[in-house]
Amino acid sequence: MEKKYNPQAIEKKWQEYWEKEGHFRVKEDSDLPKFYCLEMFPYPSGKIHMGHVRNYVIGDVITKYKKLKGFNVLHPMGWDSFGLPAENAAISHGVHPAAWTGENIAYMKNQIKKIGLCYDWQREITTCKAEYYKWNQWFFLKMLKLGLAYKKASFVNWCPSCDTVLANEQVVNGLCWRCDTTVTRRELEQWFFKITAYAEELLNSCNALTGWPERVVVMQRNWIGRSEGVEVDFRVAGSDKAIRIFTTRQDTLYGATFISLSKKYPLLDALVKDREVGRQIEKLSEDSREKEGVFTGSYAINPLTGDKLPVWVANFVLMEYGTGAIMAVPAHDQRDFEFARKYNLPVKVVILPESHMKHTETGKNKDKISEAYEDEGMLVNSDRFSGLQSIDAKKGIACFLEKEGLGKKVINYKLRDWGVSRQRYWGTPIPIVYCESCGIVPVPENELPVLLPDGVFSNSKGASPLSEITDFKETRCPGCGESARRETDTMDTFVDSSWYFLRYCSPHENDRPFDPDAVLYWMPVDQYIGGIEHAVLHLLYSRFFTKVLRDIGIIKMDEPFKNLLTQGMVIKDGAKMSKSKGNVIDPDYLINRYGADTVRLFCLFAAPPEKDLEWSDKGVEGSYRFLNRIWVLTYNNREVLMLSHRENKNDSFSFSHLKPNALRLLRKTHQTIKKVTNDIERNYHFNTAIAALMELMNEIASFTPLSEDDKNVLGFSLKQGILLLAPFAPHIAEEFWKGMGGSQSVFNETWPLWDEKITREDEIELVIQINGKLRSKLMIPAGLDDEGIKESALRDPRISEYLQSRCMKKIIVVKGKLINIVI
RNA sequence: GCCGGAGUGGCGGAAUUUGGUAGACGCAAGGGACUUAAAAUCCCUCGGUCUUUAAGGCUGUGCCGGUUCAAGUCCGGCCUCCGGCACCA
Repeated sequence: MEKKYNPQAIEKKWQEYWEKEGHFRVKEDSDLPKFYCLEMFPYPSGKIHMGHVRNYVIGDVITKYKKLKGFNVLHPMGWDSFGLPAENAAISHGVHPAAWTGENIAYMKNQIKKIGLCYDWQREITTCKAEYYKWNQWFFLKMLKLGLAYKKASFVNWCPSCDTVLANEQVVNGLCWRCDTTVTRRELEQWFFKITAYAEELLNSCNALTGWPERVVVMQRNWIGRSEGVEVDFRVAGSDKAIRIFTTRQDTLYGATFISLSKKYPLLDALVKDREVGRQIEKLSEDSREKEGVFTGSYAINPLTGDKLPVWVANFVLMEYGTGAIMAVPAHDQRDFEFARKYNLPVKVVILPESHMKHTETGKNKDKISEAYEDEGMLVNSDRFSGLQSIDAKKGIACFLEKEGLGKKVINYKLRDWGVSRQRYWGTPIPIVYCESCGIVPVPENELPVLLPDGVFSNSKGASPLSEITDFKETRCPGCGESARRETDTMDTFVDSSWYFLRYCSPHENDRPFDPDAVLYWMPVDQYIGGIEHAVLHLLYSRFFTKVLRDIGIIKMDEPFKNLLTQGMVIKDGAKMSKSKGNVIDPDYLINRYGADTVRLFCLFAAPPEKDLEWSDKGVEGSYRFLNRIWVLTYNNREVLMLSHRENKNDSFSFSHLKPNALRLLRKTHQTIKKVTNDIERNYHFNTAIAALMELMNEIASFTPLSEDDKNVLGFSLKQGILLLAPFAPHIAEEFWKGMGGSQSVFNETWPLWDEKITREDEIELVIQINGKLRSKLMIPAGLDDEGIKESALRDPRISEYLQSRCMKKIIVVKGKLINIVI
């Protein structure tokens, strides 16, 4: 062991050692409890950044800890390697996306290894390889067969910068999730996955996600957006047609004063007689927040009142939700109210708030209101339902409508089907052929994979690059053998990441996506770690895929991720680290300067994992100082440590006759084992675990051994400290471990256990309060009974001074902690 | 607007599980030791304020109330910040 801590010298050595020994290579072993630890795999964009480092270090600590605890731990890594940046780099630099991606992977893999992360690299996955994306195609065909993949023309989100369609989940505040370009609408024929078929289950099983952060579950629930209501038919006056509306507020049905339709409402042609009106409707902008509308000229009949209501087109009514038609109740819906005021339409109050009930006579409602009353209340002007509370009226009116055949109860979801077609090159080809006579024909399974053609791809805007590759596009129909044309769109890359965690279980299967037995053994993922940005996107798609694959019959679980940890961002100078802000810290630079252990330690110590981490160069130096202190401490005590290890002086030595300071160190050691273990087990609060380790090291440093017993305790404490440090700073721990004579890796050891007996203090500091205020402290034996505590407290000179000439009302004793004297 | 989460020293953060010494651990700052000097290292101080010889007193966890012997922690009412959704009928 060198005298000076030189991370560069030791880190490389142990990284090679771990890799050579295959330390973190795993296979299924039914004798061992399994643990599947997974970090969201990266897109190989070029270099890793601090966000990656933080993410992977958190997973690495958990992995190493679980291994020391005796688990068979699967910890794989791979590359989410299809996607736009590769294609854009290819266009601007003239390199092939595959080459660009391959170089990045090689570079990033090397960077990752320098952090000292323990992955089973034999399970590495690269999604842009045919051996992987073949199974995307296979799943697509399975879903097609089940009606879960289908093609339809619709208005879709279009990113003009990325030149492709986006799913709803990929539009963030109207901007593209990847490049922040304003998303436009286009009408296109696209492939969809019918995620809405699973809306109910995805929502209900949110309750089973007990290991997920509450806010992520809430975001998923909101995204799915269930609402209960009724659909009601409003007959069009003078016609046999009807307008079907959806409402969740059937209790306000008597207050409907007009009907609003989406400008895309299919029946519109029949309702609009005047051509000029049609032109005005055409001009309505759905993007405008300003409410605008046009009267169609038609009327519809309220089935409950028989009233004739004017039918309008309103720019805020969405065709995509409900039926594309609503009943407008201006008195009880603010949007309808604004619309009614603008176009001078009638307002009819049918709900009164609780507070009004006492002093407002029913029937005498004020139509001159300044805003809609949207809460529930008591019905008025509602015929037989007047006087009911909203909650009862909702039930009553829904039942009445159903009984009379005027409407039915309906559940609606905000969730839309997942559009998976992308008009780009660098993705999985959709395995479909279009034939003049046979129509849409799936590529037969035995012809998979449909290979992404190599080499040629272009930069033409608006069309799929694959459509320009004749060799690819022109093919034979698998059905009739006549010439046909391939689908030239590729799949959304989120398809790739929706099942990669299954592939890791048996990544080399050629004839099936994965081995069901391996999946049965490893799944679900016990700990998944990644950024909050996927709270809906990737996590929702993966849950959907899991349920579909279950229904196909190839897996048996309902949910893929048992526990989820969403780590916070890495912040510098108040903003997320990014190239554009110029506040990035290069992990390579830090590792070269301080070593990986320092970088790891700082990432873990500066904040609990779920919170944002404020970067501090000085803080990194603090972590480096700590490791140096440990180094010096261990070096100075190397002989004691080696002796302790050789003679295997574990916790078996007698401690009953130890001197007070040695006993104190021994106690501190057991307390630290307990604290570190609990901090990891409870909620991965590594920051406080490391703080406890620092305390232990400070205590060891201030301990001077005088006797053999003292040396035994010192050796024991140091050895336990090294074991506790191992998951956080693996290189230095391995160096110490081997340096003191360990025959095998520190990671083949077992995590230390604490002895509860020893953690307990035999003397405690009694806090003495008077009227709840701290007045004195006193050392007393831990086992002292209430009477004894009272006696000692009252004997305390400071206390007796306080108590002079005052009478005590009450004394409260909290055993082992404090006494409060009320005077 | 709706739904989450959070407000604690100069800073990152402890203590909230189970009401019981607020500020662990670290960073920064100030002082000192060592050194020709500097770096490194080590030691001391470190919420505010009053008194100061000592010890201590008062005050302090976003704000206002409440419960309690005792509240950062529980209850009621606000304020601010962050995140998500947002014309979803």
